[in-house]
Amino acid sequence: MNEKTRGRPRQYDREQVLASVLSLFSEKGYSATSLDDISEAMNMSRPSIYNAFGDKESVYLHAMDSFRKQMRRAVGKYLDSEYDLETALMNTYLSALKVYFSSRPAQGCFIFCTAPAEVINQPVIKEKISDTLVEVDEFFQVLFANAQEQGDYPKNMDASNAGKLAQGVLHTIAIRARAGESQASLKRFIEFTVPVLCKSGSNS
Amino acid sequence: MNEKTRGRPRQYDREQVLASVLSLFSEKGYSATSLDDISEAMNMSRPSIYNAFGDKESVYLHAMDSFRKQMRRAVGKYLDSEYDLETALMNTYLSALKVYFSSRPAQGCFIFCTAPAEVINQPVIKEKISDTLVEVDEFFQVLFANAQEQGDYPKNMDASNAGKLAQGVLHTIAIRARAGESQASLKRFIEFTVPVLCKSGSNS
DNA sequence: TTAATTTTGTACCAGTTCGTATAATAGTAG
DNA sequence: CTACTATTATACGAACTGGTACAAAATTAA
Repeated sequence: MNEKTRGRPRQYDREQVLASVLSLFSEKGYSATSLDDISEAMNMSRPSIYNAFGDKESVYLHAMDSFRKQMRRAVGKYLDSEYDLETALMNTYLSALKVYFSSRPAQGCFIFCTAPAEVINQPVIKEKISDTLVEVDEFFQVLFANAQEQGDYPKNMDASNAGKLAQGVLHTIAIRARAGESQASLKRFIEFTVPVLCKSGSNS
Repeated sequence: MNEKTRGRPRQYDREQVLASVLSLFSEKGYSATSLDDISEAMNMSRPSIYNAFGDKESVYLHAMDSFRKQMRRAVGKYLDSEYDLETALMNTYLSALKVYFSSRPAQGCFIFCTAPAEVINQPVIKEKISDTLVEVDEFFQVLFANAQEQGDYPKNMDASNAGKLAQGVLHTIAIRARAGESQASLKRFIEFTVPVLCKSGSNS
Protein backbone atom coordinates (compact mmCIF):
# COMPACT_ATOMS: atom_id res chain seq x y z
CA MET A 1 0.00 0.00 0.00
CA ASN A 2 2.72 2.41 0.99
CA GLU A 3 5.20 1.38 -1.72
CA LYS A 4 7.77 3.99 -2.60
CA THR A 5 7.24 5.24 -6.11
CA ARG A 6 9.23 7.66 -8.17
CA GLY A 7 8.19 11.25 -8.55
CA ARG A 8 6.88 13.80 -6.14
CA PRO A 9 4.67 12.15 -3.55
CA ARG A 10 1.04 13.09 -3.55
CA GLN A 11 -0.18 15.24 -0.72
CA TYR A 12 -3.76 14.03 -0.77
CA ASP A 13 -5.50 10.89 0.41
CA ARG A 14 -7.73 9.51 -2.31
CA GLU A 15 -10.53 8.25 -0.08
CA GLN A 16 -10.50 11.41 1.94
CA VAL A 17 -10.73 13.88 -0.94
CA LEU A 18 -13.44 11.75 -2.53
CA ALA A 19 -15.41 12.00 0.69
CA SER A 20 -15.00 15.77 0.62
CA VAL A 21 -16.13 16.17 -2.95
CA LEU A 22 -18.99 13.74 -2.40
CA SER A 23 -20.24 15.93 0.40
CA LEU A 24 -19.91 18.99 -1.81
CA PHE A 25 -21.72 17.46 -4.79
CA SER A 26 -24.37 16.14 -2.45
CA GLU A 27 -25.07 19.66 -1.27
CA LYS A 28 -25.04 21.56 -4.56
CA GLY A 29 -25.66 18.94 -7.20
CA TYR A 30 -23.50 18.45 -10.27
CA SER A 31 -24.15 21.54 -12.39
CA ALA A 32 -24.19 24.08 -9.59
CA THR A 33 -20.79 22.94 -8.36
CA SER A 34 -17.84 24.72 -9.94
CA LEU A 35 -14.31 23.47 -10.29
CA ASP A 36 -13.27 26.24 -7.93
CA ASP A 37 -15.63 24.81 -5.32
CA ILE A 38 -14.25 21.36 -5.97
CA SER A 39 -10.67 22.53 -5.80
CA GLU A 40 -11.29 24.24 -2.49
CA ALA A 41 -13.18 21.29 -0.98
CA MET A 42 -10.53 18.79 -2.01
CA ASN A 43 -7.73 21.17 -1.14
CA MET A 44 -6.12 20.27 -4.43
CA SER A 45 -5.08 22.47 -7.31
CA ARG A 46 -7.06 22.14 -10.48
CA PRO A 47 -4.34 20.32 -12.46
CA SER A 48 -3.91 17.85 -9.62
CA ILE A 49 -7.60 17.05 -9.75
CA TYR A 50 -7.43 16.47 -13.49
CA ASN A 51 -4.43 14.27 -13.06
CA ALA A 52 -6.05 12.22 -10.33
CA PHE A 53 -9.69 11.94 -11.37
CA GLY A 54 -10.13 13.48 -14.82
CA ASP A 55 -12.62 16.18 -15.71
CA LYS A 56 -15.58 17.39 -13.70
CA GLU A 57 -17.95 14.68 -14.88
CA SER A 58 -15.38 12.05 -14.06
CA VAL A 59 -14.94 13.42 -10.56
CA TYR A 60 -18.69 13.19 -10.11
CA LEU A 61 -18.72 9.60 -11.28
CA HIS A 62 -15.99 8.76 -8.78
CA ALA A 63 -18.11 10.39 -6.08
CA MET A 64 -21.04 8.21 -7.12
CA ASP A 65 -18.88 5.13 -6.77
CA SER A 66 -17.68 6.31 -3.40
CA PHE A 67 -21.25 6.76 -2.21
CA ARG A 68 -22.26 3.32 -3.45
CA LYS A 69 -19.37 1.79 -1.53
CA GLN A 70 -20.49 3.62 1.58
CA MET A 71 -24.01 2.27 1.22
CA ARG A 72 -22.78 -1.26 0.57
CA ARG A 73 -20.73 -1.13 3.73
CA ALA A 74 -23.78 0.07 5.64
CA VAL A 75 -26.36 -2.49 4.46
CA GLY A 76 -24.47 -5.34 2.82
CA LYS A 77 -24.65 -7.46 5.95
CA TYR A 78 -28.44 -7.69 5.75
CA LEU A 79 -28.05 -10.00 2.78
CA ASP A 80 -26.96 -12.67 5.27
CA SER A 81 -29.83 -15.05 5.72
CA GLU A 82 -29.55 -14.91 9.48
CA TYR A 83 -31.88 -11.90 9.26
CA ASP A 84 -35.54 -12.51 8.54
CA LEU A 85 -37.16 -10.38 5.86
CA GLU A 86 -38.80 -7.87 8.15
CA THR A 87 -35.64 -7.31 10.16
CA ALA A 88 -33.47 -6.99 7.07
CA LEU A 89 -35.80 -4.44 5.48
CA MET A 90 -36.20 -2.46 8.66
CA ASN A 91 -32.47 -2.34 9.34
CA THR A 92 -31.72 -1.40 5.76
CA TYR A 93 -34.10 1.54 5.87
CA LEU A 94 -32.85 2.66 9.26
CA SER A 95 -29.28 2.58 7.98
CA ALA A 96 -30.31 4.60 4.96
CA LEU A 97 -32.05 7.14 7.15
CA LYS A 98 -28.87 7.50 9.16
CA VAL A 99 -26.93 8.35 6.01
CA TYR A 100 -29.65 10.62 4.62
CA PHE A 101 -29.69 12.65 7.83
CA SER A 102 -25.96 12.61 8.45
CA SER A 103 -25.52 16.32 7.70
CA ARG A 104 -27.54 19.42 8.46
CA PRO A 105 -29.75 20.11 6.76
CA ALA A 106 -30.47 16.54 5.73
CA GLN A 107 -29.43 15.92 2.14
CA GLY A 108 -31.13 12.61 1.43
CA CYS A 109 -29.53 10.26 -1.04
CA PHE A 110 -26.67 11.77 -2.99
CA ILE A 111 -27.38 9.67 -6.06
CA PHE A 112 -31.15 9.69 -6.28
CA CYS A 113 -31.49 13.35 -5.32
CA THR A 114 -28.77 14.95 -7.43
CA ALA A 115 -28.00 12.64 -10.35
CA PRO A 116 -31.42 12.39 -12.04
CA ALA A 117 -31.31 16.07 -12.98
CA GLU A 118 -28.22 15.46 -15.14
CA VAL A 119 -29.37 12.29 -16.79
CA ILE A 120 -30.75 13.61 -20.05
CA ASN A 121 -27.63 15.34 -21.29
CA GLN A 122 -24.99 13.20 -19.59
CA PRO A 123 -25.20 9.65 -20.92
CA VAL A 124 -22.46 8.36 -18.63
CA ILE A 125 -24.28 9.55 -15.53
CA LYS A 126 -27.46 8.00 -16.87
CA GLU A 127 -25.61 4.74 -17.31
CA LYS A 128 -24.32 4.79 -13.77
CA ILE A 129 -27.61 5.67 -12.15
CA SER A 130 -29.27 2.92 -14.13
CA ASP A 131 -26.56 0.54 -12.96
CA THR A 132 -27.18 1.63 -9.38
CA LEU A 133 -30.90 0.97 -9.72
CA VAL A 134 -30.17 -2.54 -10.94
CA GLU A 135 -27.77 -3.27 -8.10
CA VAL A 136 -30.19 -2.08 -5.44
CA ASP A 137 -33.10 -3.91 -7.07
CA GLU A 138 -31.07 -7.08 -6.92
CA PHE A 139 -30.19 -6.46 -3.29
CA PHE A 140 -33.83 -6.28 -2.30
CA GLN A 141 -34.85 -9.09 -4.63
CA VAL A 142 -32.43 -11.38 -2.82
CA LEU A 143 -34.07 -10.48 0.49
CA PHE A 144 -37.49 -11.49 -0.84
CA ALA A 145 -36.21 -14.59 -2.61
CA ASN A 146 -34.47 -15.77 0.56
CA ALA A 147 -37.66 -15.21 2.50
CA GLN A 148 -39.57 -17.24 -0.07
CA GLU A 149 -37.19 -20.16 0.38
CA GLN A 150 -37.66 -19.98 4.12
CA GLY A 151 -41.43 -19.74 3.84
CA ASP A 152 -41.57 -16.17 5.11
CA TYR A 153 -42.88 -14.67 1.88
CA PRO A 154 -45.45 -16.16 -0.48
CA LYS A 155 -43.92 -17.97 -3.43
CA ASN A 156 -46.60 -16.77 -5.80
CA MET A 157 -45.37 -13.21 -5.38
CA ASP A 158 -42.85 -11.77 -7.81
CA ALA A 159 -39.68 -11.20 -5.82
CA SER A 160 -38.29 -8.98 -8.54
CA ASN A 161 -41.12 -6.46 -8.43
CA ALA A 162 -41.27 -6.74 -4.66
CA GLY A 163 -37.63 -5.71 -4.65
CA LYS A 164 -38.36 -2.77 -6.90
CA LEU A 165 -41.09 -1.60 -4.59
CA ALA A 166 -38.71 -1.94 -1.66
CA GLN A 167 -36.21 0.27 -3.45
CA GLY A 168 -39.03 2.70 -4.18
CA VAL A 169 -39.38 3.22 -0.44
CA LEU A 170 -35.73 4.21 -0.43
CA HIS A 171 -36.34 6.75 -3.18
CA THR A 172 -39.23 8.40 -1.44
CA ILE A 173 -37.51 8.72 1.94
CA ALA A 174 -34.47 10.13 0.15
CA ILE A 175 -36.50 12.85 -1.52
CA ARG A 176 -38.57 13.54 1.57
CA ALA A 177 -35.53 13.85 3.80
CA ARG A 178 -33.97 16.37 1.44
CA ALA A 179 -37.22 18.31 1.21
CA GLY A 180 -37.28 18.75 4.96
CA GLU A 181 -39.43 15.96 6.40
CA SER A 182 -38.27 14.97 9.85
CA GLN A 183 -36.38 11.79 10.61
CA ALA A 184 -39.02 10.84 13.17
CA SER A 185 -41.78 11.16 10.62
CA LEU A 186 -39.89 9.03 8.13
CA LYS A 187 -39.18 6.42 10.78
CA ARG A 188 -42.90 6.14 11.44
CA PHE A 189 -43.41 5.85 7.71
CA ILE A 190 -41.08 2.89 7.35
CA GLU A 191 -42.58 1.25 10.44
CA PHE A 192 -45.88 1.39 8.62
CA THR A 193 -44.37 0.30 5.32
CA VAL A 194 -42.18 -2.66 6.21
CA PRO A 195 -45.08 -4.87 7.35
CA VAL A 196 -47.00 -3.93 4.22
CA LEU A 197 -44.11 -5.07 2.06
CA CYS A 198 -43.60 -8.27 4.04
CA LYS A 199 -47.08 -9.63 4.34
CA SER A 200 -48.38 -8.50 0.99
CA GLY A 201 -50.22 -11.14 -0.95
CA SER A 202 -50.48 -13.57 1.93
CA ASN A 203 -54.21 -13.72 1.34
CA SER A 204 -54.26 -13.57 -2.42
CA MET B 1 -59.53 38.17 -20.61
CA ASN B 2 -58.83 40.14 -23.74
CA GLU B 3 -59.32 43.60 -22.24
CA LYS B 4 -57.54 46.37 -24.03
CA THR B 5 -54.82 47.82 -21.86
CA ARG B 6 -52.51 50.69 -22.43
CA GLY B 7 -48.99 50.18 -23.59
CA ARG B 8 -47.45 47.92 -26.16
CA PRO B 9 -49.29 44.60 -26.29
CA ARG B 10 -47.36 41.50 -25.28
CA GLN B 11 -46.33 39.16 -28.02
CA TYR B 12 -46.23 36.02 -25.92
CA ASP B 13 -48.85 33.74 -24.46
CA ARG B 14 -48.20 33.13 -20.80
CA GLU B 15 -49.34 29.51 -20.68
CA GLN B 16 -47.49 28.70 -23.85
CA VAL B 17 -44.10 30.10 -22.89
CA LEU B 18 -44.40 28.46 -19.48
CA ALA B 19 -44.95 25.14 -21.22
CA SER B 20 -41.83 25.76 -23.31
CA VAL B 21 -39.61 26.62 -20.38
CA LEU B 22 -41.02 23.73 -18.36
CA SER B 23 -39.95 21.36 -21.07
CA LEU B 24 -36.52 22.95 -21.15
CA PHE B 25 -36.00 22.84 -17.38
CA SER B 26 -37.27 19.28 -17.35
CA GLU B 27 -34.55 18.28 -19.76
CA LYS B 28 -31.57 20.11 -18.31
CA GLY B 29 -32.51 20.79 -14.71
CA TYR B 30 -32.30 24.16 -13.06
CA SER B 31 -28.59 24.88 -12.80
CA ALA B 32 -27.58 23.57 -16.20
CA THR B 33 -30.13 25.77 -17.95
CA SER B 34 -28.87 29.22 -18.91
CA LEU B 35 -30.90 32.35 -19.43
CA ASP B 36 -29.88 32.21 -23.08
CA ASP B 37 -31.45 28.76 -23.32
CA ILE B 38 -34.54 30.07 -21.60
CA SER B 39 -34.73 33.12 -23.80
CA GLU B 40 -34.49 31.01 -26.92
CA ALA B 41 -37.05 28.44 -25.74
CA MET B 42 -39.57 31.09 -24.74
CA ASN B 43 -38.79 33.21 -27.78
CA MET B 44 -38.63 36.20 -25.48
CA SER B 45 -35.86 38.68 -24.92
CA ARG B 46 -34.18 38.62 -21.58
CA PRO B 47 -35.69 41.84 -20.24
CA SER B 48 -39.15 40.62 -21.25
CA ILE B 49 -38.63 37.48 -19.22
CA TYR B 50 -37.58 39.51 -16.21
CA ASN B 51 -40.55 41.74 -16.59
CA ALA B 52 -42.97 38.84 -16.92
CA PHE B 53 -41.63 36.22 -14.50
CA GLY B 54 -38.72 37.69 -12.56
CA ASP B 55 -35.29 36.14 -12.27
CA LYS B 56 -34.21 32.63 -13.18
CA GLU B 57 -35.29 31.05 -9.92
CA SER B 58 -38.67 32.71 -10.22
CA VAL B 59 -39.12 31.37 -13.75
CA TYR B 60 -38.35 27.89 -12.42
CA LEU B 61 -40.91 28.28 -9.66
CA HIS B 62 -43.51 29.28 -12.24
CA ALA B 63 -42.61 26.17 -14.22
CA MET B 64 -43.13 24.06 -11.11
CA ASP B 65 -46.59 25.55 -10.67
CA SER B 66 -47.35 24.91 -14.30
CA PHE B 67 -46.35 21.27 -13.95
CA ARG B 68 -48.45 20.84 -10.84
CA LYS B 69 -51.45 22.23 -12.68
CA GLN B 70 -50.83 19.79 -15.50
CA MET B 71 -50.75 16.87 -13.08
CA ARG B 72 -53.88 18.03 -11.28
CA ARG B 73 -55.71 18.18 -14.57
CA ALA B 74 -54.54 14.67 -15.36
CA VAL B 75 -55.44 12.90 -12.11
CA GLY B 76 -57.77 15.18 -10.19
CA LYS B 77 -60.81 13.28 -11.38
CA TYR B 78 -59.76 10.13 -9.54
CA LEU B 79 -60.62 11.83 -6.28
CA ASP B 80 -64.26 11.33 -7.24
CA SER B 81 -65.58 8.48 -5.16
CA GLU B 82 -67.11 6.79 -8.17
CA TYR B 83 -63.75 5.10 -8.60
CA ASP B 84 -62.81 2.30 -6.21
CA LEU B 85 -59.38 2.43 -4.62
CA GLU B 86 -57.69 0.00 -6.95
CA THR B 87 -59.01 1.73 -10.06
CA ALA B 88 -58.14 5.18 -8.81
CA LEU B 89 -54.57 4.17 -7.96
CA MET B 90 -54.06 2.32 -11.20
CA ASN B 91 -55.41 5.15 -13.32
CA THR B 92 -53.36 7.70 -11.42
CA TYR B 93 -50.16 5.78 -12.02
CA LEU B 94 -50.99 5.19 -15.66
CA SER B 95 -51.64 8.90 -16.15
CA ALA B 96 -48.34 9.69 -14.49
CA LEU B 97 -46.53 7.22 -16.73
CA LYS B 98 -48.05 8.93 -19.74
CA VAL B 99 -46.62 12.26 -18.61
CA TYR B 100 -43.27 10.80 -17.63
CA PHE B 101 -42.84 9.23 -21.05
CA SER B 102 -44.30 12.09 -23.05
CA SER B 103 -40.96 13.08 -24.58
CA ARG B 104 -38.00 11.16 -25.91
CA PRO B 105 -36.01 10.16 -24.08
CA ALA B 106 -38.41 9.86 -21.16
CA GLN B 107 -37.77 12.58 -18.58
CA GLY B 108 -39.78 11.30 -15.64
CA CYS B 109 -41.26 13.80 -13.24
CA PHE B 110 -40.05 17.35 -13.75
CA ILE B 111 -40.35 18.18 -10.06
CA PHE B 112 -39.06 15.06 -8.36
CA CYS B 113 -36.23 14.51 -10.82
CA THR B 114 -34.83 18.02 -11.17
CA ALA B 115 -35.84 20.05 -8.12
CA PRO B 116 -34.28 17.97 -5.30
CA ALA B 117 -30.78 18.77 -6.52
CA GLU B 118 -31.36 22.48 -5.89
CA VAL B 119 -33.03 22.17 -2.54
CA ILE B 120 -30.12 22.75 -0.20
CA ASN B 121 -29.10 26.17 -1.46
CA GLN B 122 -32.46 27.41 -2.73
CA PRO B 123 -34.85 27.70 0.20
CA VAL B 124 -37.74 28.79 -1.99
CA ILE B 125 -37.48 25.71 -4.16
CA LYS B 126 -37.25 23.57 -1.04
CA GLU B 127 -40.43 25.20 0.21
CA LYS B 128 -42.26 24.48 -3.01
CA ILE B 129 -41.16 20.88 -3.33
CA SER B 130 -42.18 20.32 0.26
CA ASP B 131 -45.53 21.88 -0.51
CA THR B 132 -45.89 19.57 -3.49
CA LEU B 133 -45.17 16.52 -1.36
CA VAL B 134 -47.89 17.55 1.06
CA GLU B 135 -50.43 18.10 -1.67
CA VAL B 136 -49.76 14.73 -3.29
CA ASP B 137 -49.75 12.97 0.07
CA GLU B 138 -53.16 14.43 0.76
CA PHE B 139 -54.40 13.35 -2.66
CA PHE B 140 -53.52 9.74 -1.98
CA GLN B 141 -54.64 9.90 1.63
CA VAL B 142 -58.10 10.90 0.46
CA LEU B 143 -58.19 7.84 -1.81
CA PHE B 144 -57.44 5.54 1.11
CA ALA B 145 -59.75 7.36 3.51
CA ASN B 146 -62.60 7.14 1.02
CA ALA B 147 -61.94 3.44 0.60
CA GLN B 148 -62.02 3.00 4.35
CA GLU B 149 -65.44 4.63 4.52
CA GLN B 150 -66.69 2.32 1.83
CA GLY B 151 -65.19 -0.76 3.48
CA ASP B 152 -62.62 -1.30 0.74
CA TYR B 153 -59.61 -0.66 2.93
CA PRO B 154 -59.10 -1.76 6.54
CA LYS B 155 -59.91 0.96 9.04
CA ASN B 156 -57.07 -0.03 11.33
CA MET B 157 -54.56 1.02 8.67
CA ASP B 158 -53.12 4.52 8.71
CA ALA B 159 -54.45 6.24 5.60
CA SER B 160 -51.85 8.97 5.93
CA ASN B 161 -48.86 6.65 5.72
CA ALA B 162 -50.62 4.56 3.10
CA GLY B 163 -50.89 7.73 1.04
CA LYS B 164 -47.21 8.46 1.54
CA LEU B 165 -46.32 5.00 0.33
CA ALA B 166 -48.56 5.50 -2.68
CA GLN B 167 -46.70 8.70 -3.52
CA GLY B 168 -43.46 6.81 -3.05
CA VAL B 169 -44.46 4.63 -5.98
CA LEU B 170 -44.75 7.80 -8.02
CA HIS B 171 -41.24 8.85 -6.99
CA THR B 172 -39.65 5.57 -7.96
CA ILE B 173 -41.32 5.34 -11.37
CA ALA B 174 -40.32 8.95 -12.00
CA ILE B 175 -36.67 8.23 -11.31
CA ARG B 176 -36.72 4.92 -13.14
CA ALA B 177 -38.34 6.39 -16.23
CA ARG B 178 -35.69 9.09 -16.40
CA ALA B 179 -32.92 6.55 -15.88
CA GLY B 180 -34.08 4.59 -18.90
CA GLU B 181 -36.40 1.84 -17.64
CA SER B 182 -39.04 1.00 -20.21
CA GLN B 183 -42.65 2.02 -19.93
CA ALA B 184 -43.71 -1.61 -20.27
CA SER B 185 -41.52 -2.65 -17.36
CA LEU B 186 -42.89 0.13 -15.18
CA LYS B 187 -46.43 -0.80 -16.14
CA ARG B 188 -45.79 -4.34 -14.94
CA PHE B 189 -44.33 -2.86 -11.77
CA ILE B 190 -47.45 -0.86 -10.94
CA GLU B 191 -49.65 -3.85 -11.80
CA PHE B 192 -47.75 -5.73 -9.13
CA THR B 193 -47.77 -2.82 -6.72
CA VAL B 194 -51.36 -1.57 -6.78
CA PRO B 195 -52.82 -4.77 -5.29
CA VAL B 196 -50.11 -4.75 -2.64
CA LEU B 197 -51.10 -1.23 -1.62
CA CYS B 198 -54.81 -2.01 -1.68
CA LYS B 199 -55.01 -5.22 0.25
CA SER B 200 -52.25 -4.58 2.73
CA GLY B 201 -53.14 -5.30 6.30
CA SER B 202 -56.32 -7.12 5.51
CA ASN B 203 -55.10 -10.04 7.57
CA SER B 204 -53.35 -8.19 10.33
C1' DT C 1 25.56 14.13 -8.49
C1' DT C 2 22.65 13.69 -12.36
C1' DA C 3 18.69 12.07 -14.77
C1' DA C 4 14.08 10.57 -14.72
C1' DT C 5 9.47 10.84 -12.95
C1' DT C 6 5.46 12.43 -10.76
C1' DT C 7 2.86 15.99 -8.42
C1' DT C 8 2.05 20.74 -7.50
C1' DG C 9 1.35 25.93 -8.10
C1' DT C 10 0.73 30.00 -11.07
C1' DA C 11 -1.23 32.01 -14.58
C1' DC C 12 -3.94 32.26 -18.30
C1' DC C 13 -7.55 31.55 -21.93
C1' DA C 14 -11.75 31.96 -24.64
C1' DG C 15 -16.43 31.30 -23.77
C1' DT C 16 -20.34 31.74 -20.88
C1' DT C 17 -22.96 33.32 -16.82
C1' DC C 18 -26.90 36.37 -14.88
C1' DG C 19 -28.56 40.65 -14.76
C1' DT C 20 -29.46 45.57 -16.27
C1' DA C 21 -29.18 50.27 -18.51
C1' DT C 22 -30.85 52.48 -22.37
C1' DA C 23 -33.51 53.34 -26.21
C1' DA C 24 -36.85 52.00 -29.66
C1' DT C 25 -41.61 50.31 -30.47
C1' DA C 26 -46.59 49.86 -30.36
C1' DG C 27 -50.46 50.49 -28.41
C1' DT C 28 -54.32 53.61 -25.42
C1' DA C 29 -56.24 58.05 -23.34
C1' DG C 30 -57.43 62.71 -23.83
C1' DC D 1 -51.69 65.13 -32.54
C1' DT D 2 -49.54 64.77 -27.97
C1' DA D 3 -48.85 62.59 -23.74
C1' DC D 4 -48.66 58.31 -21.37
C1' DT D 5 -47.77 53.46 -20.66
C1' DA D 6 -46.29 48.85 -21.27
C1' DT D 7 -43.46 45.72 -23.89
C1' DT D 8 -39.60 44.77 -26.74
C1' DA D 9 -34.78 44.96 -28.76
C1' DT D 10 -29.84 46.04 -28.43
C1' DA D 11 -25.95 46.08 -26.10
C1' DC D 12 -23.07 45.83 -22.43
C1' DG D 13 -20.38 44.41 -18.18
C1' DA D 14 -18.29 42.29 -14.29
C1' DA D 15 -17.88 37.85 -12.62
C1' DC D 16 -17.38 33.27 -13.29
C1' DT D 17 -16.90 28.84 -16.20
C1' DG D 18 -14.14 24.42 -17.39
C1' DG D 19 -9.89 23.37 -19.01
C1' DT D 20 -4.76 23.69 -19.94
C1' DA D 21 0.29 25.31 -20.74
C1' DC D 22 4.24 25.87 -18.26
C1' DA D 23 7.53 25.79 -14.87
C1' DA D 24 8.77 24.75 -10.06
C1' DA D 25 9.09 21.22 -6.50
C1' DA D 26 9.93 16.74 -4.44
C1' DT D 27 10.93 12.31 -4.68
C1' DT D 28 13.51 7.73 -6.62
C1' DA D 29 16.96 5.37 -9.70
C1' DA D 30 21.49 5.07 -11.41
